[in-house]
Amino acid sequence: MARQQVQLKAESMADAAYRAIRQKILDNVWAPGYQALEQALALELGMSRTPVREAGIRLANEGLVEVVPRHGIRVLPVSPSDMREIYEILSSLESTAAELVAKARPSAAELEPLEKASRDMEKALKRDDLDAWAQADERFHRQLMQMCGNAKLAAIVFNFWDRSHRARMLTLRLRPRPENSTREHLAIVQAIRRGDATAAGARFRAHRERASRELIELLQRHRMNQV
Amino acid sequence: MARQQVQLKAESMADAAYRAIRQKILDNVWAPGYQALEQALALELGMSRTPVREAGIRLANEGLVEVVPRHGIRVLPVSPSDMREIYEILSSLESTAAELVAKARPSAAELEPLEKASRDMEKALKRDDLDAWAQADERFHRQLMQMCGNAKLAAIVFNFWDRSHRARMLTLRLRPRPENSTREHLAIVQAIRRGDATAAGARFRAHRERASRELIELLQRHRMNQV
DNA sequence: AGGGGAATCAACGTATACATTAATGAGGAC
DNA sequence: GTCCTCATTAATGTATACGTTGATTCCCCT
Repeated sequence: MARQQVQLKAESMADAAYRAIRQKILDNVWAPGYQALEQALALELGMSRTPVREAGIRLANEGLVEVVPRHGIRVLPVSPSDMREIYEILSSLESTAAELVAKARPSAAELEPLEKASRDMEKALKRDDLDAWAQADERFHRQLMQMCGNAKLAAIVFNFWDRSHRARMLTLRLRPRPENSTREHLAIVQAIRRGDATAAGARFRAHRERASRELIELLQRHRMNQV
Repeated sequence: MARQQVQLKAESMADAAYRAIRQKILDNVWAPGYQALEQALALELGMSRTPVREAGIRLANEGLVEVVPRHGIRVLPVSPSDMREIYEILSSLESTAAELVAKARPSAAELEPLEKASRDMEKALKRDDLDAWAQADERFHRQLMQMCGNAKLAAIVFNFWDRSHRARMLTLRLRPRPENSTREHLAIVQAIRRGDATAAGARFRAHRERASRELIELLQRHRMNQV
């Protein structure tokens, strides 16, 4: 068997710019609405305008920024209405993914990562460690997407997670303890284990719809109209 | 009230390149697997490499091409497995859109375009005019997406239509007369008119799943492994 | 003749140059 | 003081230049 070549070619400056800018947005270092000129970014990143422009085009396609002709690259804010749209998409696609996973009848070994993530959520909740909880939650969802056998679907879901990342992080400590979420995950895993695709899909959909309602309500209650 | 300014600024060369290349791909002028060097494209389009590169980045993000470092921009082929993934996504999102439309309880006037498109499909089918049928079919689906109140969801769907456009056109004349499709559309409209979101979603899903099965089977039967 | 390696070439990634044009501000008329 | 016009400036969109590097070719050795 041929050994896998790991050819990790040095990433291009354009990729570096893309990653750097994306990270600043996700980490909320650049607040929504923040604008930066191409030249300024180039200077800051130690490169010319060309790769910065290319990164901007990619980020604009992914819906994280907007390129405003004379005002540079602008971090797009996310409104409650955007959140509604995003969660409609996530409900739809993630519940489909859950159905696909259930239909594939995964083995106990294949299900283990999902169960471990669920257990970690419970443990984190007992310790009142919300960051660990959020991490385990993300691991659960990511794992499920990777198991669904549809890479294009997973890519869309990851993109919309990115777009809604800031809002989730901001509301993490404003919402009640996520006991429901944790319970719902267990129910989803059970449905998948039974191979009950309909139930798995329905439960996932309910899970995301509840999360969406709570999140949007929180944003509005706290007057966070542009996150 | 201030008059709406319609500032139709001349499109940039990058936009022109984007549109030109996209059109060639959708029209199958450039077959799947076709490659073109940036320089050659620039020459052909009468511009420099810069806007061509930017168009390439956008098209790559949209999944229509791949940028292979020393071999230029390559038109991505679509395999039967890709088609399965694409139709899983379309089934999921379009059925969600149908549910959203049904929940919004559109008026008779708002439903009219959908019904007209359905009638046009029937008429075209009677005339055995498959091109007109496909056009009306697309109009139906596009109309529904525009009515769903979720622009981001619609954008994803449009993108995946693009990706699967060639395969649909190629199989248009290989499949049996699309009587089922036409009937299914009418059933969807009826469910929407009743405000029965569950039925509208279920029927749409069935509609897409049948179309997907037929299409993939056709591709495989005709050995079209790379469309 | 076949294979290995060096020389050549060409496409790309990035930097830089330049023309265009929107934004800013000064200055004058009322 | 306010509004309008025009000059100035600066950021962009595009073109061009250039160094790097993967691919190809040719040649020599066996």
